Amino acid sequence: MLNFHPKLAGLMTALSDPTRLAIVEKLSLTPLSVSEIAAPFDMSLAAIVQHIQVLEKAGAVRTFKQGRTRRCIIDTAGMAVLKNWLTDRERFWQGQFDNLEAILDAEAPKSIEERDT
Amino acid sequence: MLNFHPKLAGLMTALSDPTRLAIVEKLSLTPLSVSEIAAPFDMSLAAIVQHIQVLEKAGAVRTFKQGRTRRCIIDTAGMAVLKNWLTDRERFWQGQFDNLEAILDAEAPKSIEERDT
DNA sequence: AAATTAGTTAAGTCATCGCTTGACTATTTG
DNA sequence: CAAATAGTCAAGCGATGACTTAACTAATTT
Repeated sequence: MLNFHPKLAGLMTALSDPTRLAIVEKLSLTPLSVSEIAAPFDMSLAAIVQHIQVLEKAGAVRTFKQGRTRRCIIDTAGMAVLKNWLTDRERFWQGQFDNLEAILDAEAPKSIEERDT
Repeated sequence: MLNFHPKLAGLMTALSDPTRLAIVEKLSLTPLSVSEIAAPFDMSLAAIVQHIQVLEKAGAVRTFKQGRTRRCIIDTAGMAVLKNWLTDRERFWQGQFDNLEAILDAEAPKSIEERDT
């Protein structure tokens, strides 16, 4: 029965924070040191270090020390876990949507928020 | 400068919980009612309802009431936000990896855990 | 060698999250 | 109509998360 990679939830958690997502965005353009990453954020360097540690443990980022600075880059292999999960599931979703489109239109679906009366 | 969709962080948060990820897995196979989703979990129905609400607000799941039961299906449009973000960024990552592969091999990168001495 | 730079760790604080229980609202079914 | 079914909401509780500051290490510069 359809099962997800043990690292997937951790990856999602790592990417669920806006600051960490912004870090991944920056690293998408180019590798950066810890302080280069920290510069634009209104936050202590220590906080950024912690975010990078979360990203690294999750498999979103790889780092390596060069002298006293630490270079950070995207962990493409780690990110592939997310990509693979998505592409694998997408196949199922498409099939379902074809079957259910008619029903959804007929029933005029409402979100839980704008409650059904 | 490379920016992410406003719903992305929320989507990641929704998918960061193992229970919610498991719910998405189940719904990947077939649409289900709230109690059908809840059945295999060792958790109150109320807890599952809360999880489904999180997934729906995030755009991971759509629901609609049929009588006294609520049908849940994957929100393929919402999930596309995640997919698109990933595929857009992947392009950048690949290029970087090509440039950095040599440096990484030479420097023998270490994780923050197994600390550099 | 002393001062600066880059990063790391630890401890503590405050907010949010995941869950529970209990009361309550619809919708079916007997 | 009464009882069961399916789901919802609210309050509360313990655990986790996102910071902070302060003290510290290691590499570079001067």
